[in-house]
Amino acid sequence: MNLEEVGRLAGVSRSTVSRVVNNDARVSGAVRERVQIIIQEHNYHPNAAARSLASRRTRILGVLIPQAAGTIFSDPFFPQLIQGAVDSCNAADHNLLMLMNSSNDPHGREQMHRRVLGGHHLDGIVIASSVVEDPIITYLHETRYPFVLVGRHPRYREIPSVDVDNRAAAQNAVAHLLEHGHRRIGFIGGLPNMIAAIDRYGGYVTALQEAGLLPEPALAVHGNFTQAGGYAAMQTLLAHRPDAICVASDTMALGAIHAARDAGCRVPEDLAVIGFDNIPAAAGAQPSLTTVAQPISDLGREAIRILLDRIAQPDHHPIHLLLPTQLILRRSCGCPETAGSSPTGGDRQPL
Amino acid sequence: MNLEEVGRLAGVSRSTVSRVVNNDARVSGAVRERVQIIIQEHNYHPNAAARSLASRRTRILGVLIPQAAGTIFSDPFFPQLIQGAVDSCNAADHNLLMLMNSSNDPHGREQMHRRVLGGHHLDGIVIASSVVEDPIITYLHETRYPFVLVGRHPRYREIPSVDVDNRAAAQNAVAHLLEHGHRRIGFIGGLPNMIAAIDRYGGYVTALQEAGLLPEPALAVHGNFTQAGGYAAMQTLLAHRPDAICVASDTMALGAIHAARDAGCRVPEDLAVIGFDNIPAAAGAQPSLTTVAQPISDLGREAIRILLDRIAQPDHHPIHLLLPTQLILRRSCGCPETAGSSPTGGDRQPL
DNA sequence: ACCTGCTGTGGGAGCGTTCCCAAGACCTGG
DNA sequence: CCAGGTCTTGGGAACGCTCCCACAGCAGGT
Repeated sequence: MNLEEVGRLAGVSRSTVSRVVNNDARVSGAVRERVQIIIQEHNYHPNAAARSLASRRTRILGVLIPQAAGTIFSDPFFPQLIQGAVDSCNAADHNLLMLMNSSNDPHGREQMHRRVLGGHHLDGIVIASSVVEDPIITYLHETRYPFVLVGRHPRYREIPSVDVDNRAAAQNAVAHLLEHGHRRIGFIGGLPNMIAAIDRYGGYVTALQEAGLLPEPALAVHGNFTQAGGYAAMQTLLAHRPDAICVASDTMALGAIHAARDAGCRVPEDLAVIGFDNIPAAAGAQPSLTTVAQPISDLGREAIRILLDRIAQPDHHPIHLLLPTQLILRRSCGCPETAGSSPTGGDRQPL
Repeated sequence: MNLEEVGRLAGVSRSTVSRVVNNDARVSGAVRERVQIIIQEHNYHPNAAARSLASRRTRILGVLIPQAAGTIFSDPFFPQLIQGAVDSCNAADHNLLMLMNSSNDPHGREQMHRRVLGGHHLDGIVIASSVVEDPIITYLHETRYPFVLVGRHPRYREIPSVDVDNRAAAQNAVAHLLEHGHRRIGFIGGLPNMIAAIDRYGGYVTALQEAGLLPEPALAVHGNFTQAGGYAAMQTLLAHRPDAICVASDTMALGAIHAARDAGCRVPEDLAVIGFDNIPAAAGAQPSLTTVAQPISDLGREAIRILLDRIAQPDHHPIHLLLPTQLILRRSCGCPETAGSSPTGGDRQPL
């Protein structure tokens, strides 16, 4: 079943059927209806390959998960991002292709990318969670391939991006600790080459300054985004007697709470804690962890929207979108436990 | 740059270039080499759409994540499955397309499927984590569309599938509890319409029988795969004084441990516990949770392999693959803590 | 009466492959 | 020396669509 055949059955030409399928205005009402009935009756669907070949658009977008997909398995960042991206794709009648390198073969990567990009498989791609030095970014940028970054990039201001407003988020979190009356507020950050970690540190400093406080260098330490790293960082910090801390990830925050407790320091009575990410374990922790939740699926949704816009209007100014976060108040910052913050139990559909 | 142009530069015809690209044997060594050099030099890649149109194969496979992708966000099942599927796809020079319905529009589903399937976007699909009554399965089966199920299906023995050997896994877990000397072993299962839960229950019964024990109905209760459900189930069970329990999910197991502890029952001294799934929180729990780990990425890998086989040989007998599981011994069953089972800290790459 | 513009429709050309048949070159054995 | 094969190469004909131009029909202004 193809355009020609539908046309034959409806007594019109291939061109007219094509116009009906593509919602072209220049078809009379009567003809349109007749054609649509035939399409319905025979369950006709246009052939994707033929369409792509003729129109030079595939209506397929790629999402590139860089190297170590293994490292993002421990929290739901990746699935939520995909869900958001799929939402936008469905709405725009596009499809989403996964671009990941094989777990056992980190080398085939470049090659795979060139094959997919060179063969015009895709109309554009979203790069999730990239590292700064990734050569693919330079390559794509130079070949003027349509793409969007999730997470802002310090260089390349001309590449469109979506990011969470980490700066505002941290500032907001620290402001909340200040409202609780704390004054010696510590910070456990990430490695200094992570943009998100830098931004969060920036927000921390700003919040202190706006409260007329001077950031004390000894109160800000680096973690490595692991629970053990949070534990170690907290041990360092304890010597300087903070009354509250803002931690750049929940995982580290849980480690920090452990360290505090092991040192005989009660949370939140002696030490208020706010984390980042709202991982599933945060709600169930003892005490439940106040944290900054990120609109991850919105990140995916907006990334696709911006990409589609980019494809349609390649010469527009690059968009840089910063999405707001949400501070989820639980026990660890000293707020009372609320109903909505209780453990949900983590529903899961098994095999 | 297309076949014709490469041919012109190499002084051969379009057909010959096509043969070189597709590794057709009937090309002389000299010509092959000459063509390959031109291809390299000009970075030629065959156009995917034209290929699909002419060959009626897209080299794209779909992975269908049914309705509530939201429910599988809380554990890494989905990303790992995808990773495995991508591995196989990369190895076979295929691509992976995500098929999910929008989070806010559970209705557009059927429509989306028909569009994608009808338009010959894909060569076949893998259905992950399906429910028994899913109409899509019937539809695909009737239209003889190539597809593979992840998770076995009680009806439709003629649909190829990959599954974890839940029965053997549960049997093995219960046998381990028996080895610890326990005799009153309880079971917390899932809803009775979940195939995985049924299989696990079956394994539990078999293990008891093989040890010459009679399964006691009061010692087996249903949970709903939430932490709260595990808590409630354990409360029921405690009245019958089990000395060990096998729980069909880690999430429920954590709830059960809570309930036991709240009732003054020590784990593992008074009650040994084994869970299922090896979720990240299992290693970090107090006590660390003995659990059955599933080879999730292998599930994805094998599903694609079987699908490709199915596409190539549609009339072969349907394959039903059962993958083995691994019992991970930690504290909660009474085993000593081992080095490898300690919390890893959940590394995560932030934005 | 004419030209002009606008609307709806048809059909040619082309997108870049693959598949198939034809044909030339070359070999082999009688 | 030639019939019959194999090996290599070339080119026509799809595949099913979109894009563009052509053209019929009709209304309105001159």
